[in-house]
Amino acid sequence: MLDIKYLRDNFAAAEKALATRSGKVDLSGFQMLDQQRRELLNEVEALKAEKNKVSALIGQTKDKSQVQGEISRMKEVSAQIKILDDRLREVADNLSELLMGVPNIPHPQSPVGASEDDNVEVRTWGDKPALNFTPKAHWDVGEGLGILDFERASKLSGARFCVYFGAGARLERALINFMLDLHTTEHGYTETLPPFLVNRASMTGTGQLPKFESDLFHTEDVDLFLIPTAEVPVTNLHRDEILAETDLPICYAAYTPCFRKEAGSHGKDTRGLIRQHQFNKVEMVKFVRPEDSDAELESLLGNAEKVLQLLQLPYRVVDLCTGDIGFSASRTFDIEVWLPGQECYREISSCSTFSDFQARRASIRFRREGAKKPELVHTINGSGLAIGRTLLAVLENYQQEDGSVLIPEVLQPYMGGMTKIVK
RNA sequence: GGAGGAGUGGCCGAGUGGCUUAAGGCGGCGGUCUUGAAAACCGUUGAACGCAAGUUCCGUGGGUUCAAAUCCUACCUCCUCCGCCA
Repeated sequence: MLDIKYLRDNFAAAEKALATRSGKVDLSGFQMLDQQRRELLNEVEALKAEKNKVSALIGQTKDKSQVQGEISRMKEVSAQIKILDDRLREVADNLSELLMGVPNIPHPQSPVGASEDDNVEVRTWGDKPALNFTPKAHWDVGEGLGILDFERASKLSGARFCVYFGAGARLERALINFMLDLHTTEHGYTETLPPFLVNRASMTGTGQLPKFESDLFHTEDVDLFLIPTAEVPVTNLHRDEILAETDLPICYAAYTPCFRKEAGSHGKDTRGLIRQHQFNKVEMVKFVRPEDSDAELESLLGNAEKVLQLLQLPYRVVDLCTGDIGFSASRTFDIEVWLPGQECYREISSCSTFSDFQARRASIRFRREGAKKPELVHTINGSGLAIGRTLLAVLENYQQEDGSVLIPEVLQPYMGGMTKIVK
């Protein structure tokens, strides 16, 4: 959520900045609702002050017959307060509904652009593998080895699911453990294992609700949602809390499965592991002081890159343009891994700062040493990394002409010393 | 699932309709005393909106009343017991 005061005082600038995003942002009605709300608030508060004063007086008067007139007058004032309170609530609800639907202001350094074609490549790392045969896509590699089974998964659950067998299942588990170990022992993150189902308040706090309910799986008999990313439960860990400045930065790493409906992407990436309804991910989440947020995003991005470097997978880093960043984010760097089977880079991590946007929605604050008023923290998060996409990248980059797949050195201890997956 | 009990400030905890501006304690902060510290004593110590006056917040939402932390009601959460269960 944007700061209502900021929006009030910088309306034109905000409108201009938001126009660089994709999709129309409708701010019409804000100024009228905001003014109405403040007028009603003034009016109703004056009446309440009057009521409180007179009621205290009535309380002090022993002989109530002396104040019968005041009592009946207060009866009317109370009725009036009720009417105004109802109107105020309606206006305030409309205003907050409007504000909840407004995306974050892009970071001043985010490149301005209309679509992903305008994203800026920041750097590339690693050499694309020189294969002296035509590389296969990971679904062919995986099915050839009998470690991935899309057909049986669709029998169990439908499209966009996968069953892993044998070394494939173990490779997925190895990647999870490898990444968690790296972030917790080398990068200073605290491991968390949160619930995979969360309530409406949590989904609203990080920005998935109210606008993107159709992307979420929802349970029928109780009002809970399957998490689309660990960002949701982990960021909401400190919802409605005031943190100590000395506690910051707080850094969490969490493995969770993620569930996404992928509504609106029918026909896109229908084959393989790229776009699944359920996938595993290790996520990094930080709570930081505002002045540290740019540097903390850089270091989180570096932590994610380190995973690919240790796995020896070539990648590039892309600075997303204003037209391509997500609803709650103000700046996003994507890491895209090279896939020789498809001859393209594909997103494997998305690292974003949300400035104070999520912190304001979820009321996550901190108090500076000696300061009286609490301030909003900045929240930052990024995948470190998406597990399924990492596995797929390993299959495509480490495939051999005979259909086998070498296991990256750093994963071998996690695979019981296995160096190669063969049929 | 059934039966009871409970939710009050950072924490503990008093408070069954109007001097509550939420007592008291613990913790935190500042001070006095001290070579220094401890102890003792004194003071101070929640949040939101507002330029301010002021308003709101005692789990959440409704209701009763001139007046609600306090009464009614629905819901949520936690605890105890019973049942079921990995």
